[in-house]
Amino acid sequence: MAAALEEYAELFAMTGGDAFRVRSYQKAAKAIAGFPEDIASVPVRSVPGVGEAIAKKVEEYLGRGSFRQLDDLRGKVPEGVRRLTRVPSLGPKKAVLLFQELGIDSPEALAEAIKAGGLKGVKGFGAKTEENLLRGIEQMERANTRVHTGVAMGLAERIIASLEDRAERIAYAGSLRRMRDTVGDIDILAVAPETLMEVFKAQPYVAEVIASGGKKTSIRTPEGVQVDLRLVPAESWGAGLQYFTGSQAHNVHLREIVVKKGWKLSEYGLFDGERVIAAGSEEEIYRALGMDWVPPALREDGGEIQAALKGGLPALVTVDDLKGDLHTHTDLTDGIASLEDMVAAAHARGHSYYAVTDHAPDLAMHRMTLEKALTQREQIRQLQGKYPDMRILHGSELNIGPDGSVDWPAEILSGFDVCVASIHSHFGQPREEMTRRLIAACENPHVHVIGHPTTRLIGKRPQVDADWDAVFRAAARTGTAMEIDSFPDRADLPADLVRLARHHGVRFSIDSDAHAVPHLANQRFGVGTAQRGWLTPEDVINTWPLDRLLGFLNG
DNA sequence: GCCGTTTTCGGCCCGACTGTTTTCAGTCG
Repeated sequence: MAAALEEYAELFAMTGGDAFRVRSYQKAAKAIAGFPEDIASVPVRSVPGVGEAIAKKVEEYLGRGSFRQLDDLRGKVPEGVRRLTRVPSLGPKKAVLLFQELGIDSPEALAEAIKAGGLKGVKGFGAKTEENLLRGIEQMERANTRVHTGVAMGLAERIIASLEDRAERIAYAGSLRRMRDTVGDIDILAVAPETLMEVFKAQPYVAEVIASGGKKTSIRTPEGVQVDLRLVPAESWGAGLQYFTGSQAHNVHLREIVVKKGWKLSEYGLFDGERVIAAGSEEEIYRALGMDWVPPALREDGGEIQAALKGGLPALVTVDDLKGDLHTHTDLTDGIASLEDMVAAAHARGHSYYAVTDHAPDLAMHRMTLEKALTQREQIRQLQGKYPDMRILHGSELNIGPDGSVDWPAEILSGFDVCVASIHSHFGQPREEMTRRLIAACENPHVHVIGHPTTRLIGKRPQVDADWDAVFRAAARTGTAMEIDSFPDRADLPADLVRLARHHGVRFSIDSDAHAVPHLANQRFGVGTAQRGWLTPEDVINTWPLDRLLGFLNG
């Protein structure tokens, strides 16, 4: 439904529709996408941003998979013309102009027309524009440039390191600060003289300068990632950080509140006419608006503004709240570090418990046997003496077979302290089978945690198809935790499903799924996903003290 | 098309950069 409204908004804009109505459709699409319940099962008018007219469209859509007005506009605007607006620097106005004047109906046709010199004489299209459009089309044809947080974070930290000597302050903002699981570009904010722009453009990670002025420079790295560097005056640091952290939807909503007060909010500050109300820190700005400071991970206009106005924001789980890790590997199966090294590294992180969960026999290439598992258990018992302040739990990562069964029989499973059960094959099962499979795993009394529940690999493998409402109901009923696998290319559960699961009363485990010592640090990414799903420490079993965790595992 | 501790009608976020224009529209975030 959200995709259909999004498409309608775009087509409506292209056919000259009123810009404010376009925004209404976009807002409704976003609100529906982020709504924690199935919109088919609640009065759709209860979704904020959905009024009478959109509710009607929703109703028709739920009945037959489309609505009349959408069908009409699809008939008017060829699919390829819609794709034209995906070309960077080409928006709805120019796309429609090209279609009407020259019959250009796809990015491919546009490239041909430019090469044949065919844009001459169309108003607003000069030589420079033609060049930019051609480059944009080539860019579009290359692999998608969204990268997952692991890649983006590494790049951002490298960029900051290359500039921080010459900047009074510098930090990353944007979707990376909001801990999105993928980012389309990296936003760096700095307080520095304008000469920093020249330093920036001369860096080895700059493949192309897209735009450059005194306050903003955009570049592209050799990997195709866009990086924006913005300068703000020192006194506007907080306003700049707030502004460039976004999201756009959050900022738009915030400014509607600002405008009603007769004030103005920009990257330079919160103003009453010429008078500065707040600018130095984000906290001052939110406080001046009568709100609690909103953690970046919540800034998606998904109800956080209303909550912040009422002082009702959740106290989000943080990295410091984590007391352990319940899903890790050693070189007994597919890890690369020894049991001793992994445990020592976990202890150095300050954990008060740590589970070793090597694979079970079903994943034949890892050659696990009962004998090996029992030997490992004995090794752990001996190692425990070295770490009196950290409980080492002996666990297993079981494989969930196509029928929902797991690899070891009950009498062996009961010997483990913790069992994580995950899907590793048969990803393409039909929805009903996949749903039954996951529910069967939840109902297994020896299974404590469902590992990387959707099995997605960002950019490589899609989520499995399941009725998640049904799965989460089963998980809540059986007291089975859903994992948030912290590997940055997994981020699994994804944040939207985390929020849905929480709505059903599910508990979570934020695990590293480490296969090597450095992977233990990935939990920070999992915490980001948890925060985006509005989780508090109460929701996350590995923030609980050892006694309470053991009660959960034995319960 | 939506919404209301200023409004049920009249508003709806703000600024930087580019390219093309002679003062600004389009695009982007």
